[in-house]
Amino acid sequence: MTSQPLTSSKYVLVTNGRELKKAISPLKGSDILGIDVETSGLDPHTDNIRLVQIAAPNLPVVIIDISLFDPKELKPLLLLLEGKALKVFHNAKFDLSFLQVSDLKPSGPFFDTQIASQLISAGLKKSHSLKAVAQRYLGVELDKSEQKSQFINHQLTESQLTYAATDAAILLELYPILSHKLKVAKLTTVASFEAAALPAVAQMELNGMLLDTKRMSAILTELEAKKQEYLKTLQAVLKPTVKQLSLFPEITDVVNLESPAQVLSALKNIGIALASTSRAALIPLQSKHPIIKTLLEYRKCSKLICTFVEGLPTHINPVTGRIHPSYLQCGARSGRFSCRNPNLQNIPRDKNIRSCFIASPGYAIIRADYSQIELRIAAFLSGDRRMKQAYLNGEDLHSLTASLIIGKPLDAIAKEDRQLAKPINFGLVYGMGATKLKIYAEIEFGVIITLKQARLFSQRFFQAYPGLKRWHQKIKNTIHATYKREIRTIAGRRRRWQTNPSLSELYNHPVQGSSADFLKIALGHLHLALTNTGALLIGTVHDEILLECPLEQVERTQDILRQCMLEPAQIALHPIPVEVEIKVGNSWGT
DNA sequence: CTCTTGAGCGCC
DNA sequence: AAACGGCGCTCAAGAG
Repeated sequence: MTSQPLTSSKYVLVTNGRELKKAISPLKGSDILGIDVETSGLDPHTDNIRLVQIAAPNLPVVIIDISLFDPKELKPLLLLLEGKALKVFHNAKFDLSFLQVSDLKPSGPFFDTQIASQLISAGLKKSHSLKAVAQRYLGVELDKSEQKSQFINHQLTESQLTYAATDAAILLELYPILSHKLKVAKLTTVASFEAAALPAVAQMELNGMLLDTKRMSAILTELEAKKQEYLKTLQAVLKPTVKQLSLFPEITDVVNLESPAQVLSALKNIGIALASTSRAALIPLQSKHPIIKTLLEYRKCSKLICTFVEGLPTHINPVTGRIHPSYLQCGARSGRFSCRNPNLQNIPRDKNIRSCFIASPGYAIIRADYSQIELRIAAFLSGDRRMKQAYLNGEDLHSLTASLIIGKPLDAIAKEDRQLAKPINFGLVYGMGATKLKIYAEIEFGVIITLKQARLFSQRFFQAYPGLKRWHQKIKNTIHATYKREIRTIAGRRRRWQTNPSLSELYNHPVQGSSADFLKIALGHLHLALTNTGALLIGTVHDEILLECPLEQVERTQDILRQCMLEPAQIALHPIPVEVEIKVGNSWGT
């Protein structure tokens, strides 16, 4: 397809209340609107909206320069945004956040052309910028040269206004094509719960999380001391290989512990030859060589300090005093959220760190997570009768697996037996091999087994759950159908591959992706259900939702949260029961 | 000088 | 024969 420049969109520029009324009036009859905003930057708390552009079929785009308005005068715009029309955005989260900060909160239904595009080509490496999407689906070449131009403090140019108008107008052209593509790809259901989750995601970012900086600095002092101690011990033993002449021998004569290459050669110098200095390689040696243990401790300390204790406070917003990360709704190929700037989905479980995420005075943190949701999904998808029955009987699956692979009766299963079963359950469902199982069990669960045992347990695991084995086999049988490089979640979310997928990717997506689906449906429902509770959605971590809730509303809000999470999963997994565990405290750590 | 890549590691 | 998946951040080291 050859690209063609889009004919410049017609527009009306609105600069006062009288013009606004006149311009908005014909838009009220439309059941679909394309909406875009131009801002002075990317942060809704520190930057401002300059323009709101609204496109409706067969009408010139209305461009409202809201910097010129008294907030009260914007009432007609607010009413339009609160109307029943379908609102089409590209990256709606961005526009919704800015609009809300300007007291212009749009109501659904929404359609997001970016998410639509992401759903259609989930798994493939493609850009989903408006420019790329317009090129891909309309063959239109958008001129984005004005995207980074200043939209503040001066008379806007004709070129800027045309750019602004075109971005809104193009949404109305994309909508029918993308919604048709979604329909053909059987992704309409997924797209609609993604859209319903949009305002929740925008709200979650706007709300952000509160950090106890005093406590953070206390932790920092402690950790720094520990790190220095480890550093001294390590530098006394580890010496660099290359001796170079330097004016600063005290600097060049020490090993940089942050450099894997230097650490590797320094270890070699003291007779510890390794292929890598990864934790997997080091852990088996730590009892024999105390210095390895120190190195591991040092690394833990260093990571904690750099990424979290020092890193997190740098993200505190100057206006709100809170941390507002970006949640990318379709950031992961599985359909999971990803999160960045900062990533709040990999905060250490360490209580000291999590307790630094606190509730504001008068509020509590409510955290709810699905219990063993992925194993329940695996039980459902595989139809394995024993797994299913175990969940129906309210049995503990880790204990059951332990009992089945070591041949002890269920009531004789000890804590250590159950611990052994965890890596087996989590790993083998996704097709982990015996070699990796052995390493994984030790590193993640502190369980030491031989390779022989790993093989044996793997064998017994699939004997114990023959349905799971059949499910794997079924997926295996389809892998040779190279024309069908895709797989779906229970709700129908599709993941595609441009080359042949690995088996484990195929095993993984339906499980991980279905869990993401449940969470997103829950978020959409929750957003509506929390109205009038005063509770704020402040975070989500794959199978977990975090709220900050007025103390007097905690009881009620807990029930709402639990119900919103339970419902979608229960419906999809029926008859396998679903459990949601809820904890309330004054921080994330309780 | 900036950009990219890989190792390593935090989470689910 | 062997194979768990999904992320983002920090640092070092190499590339341009």
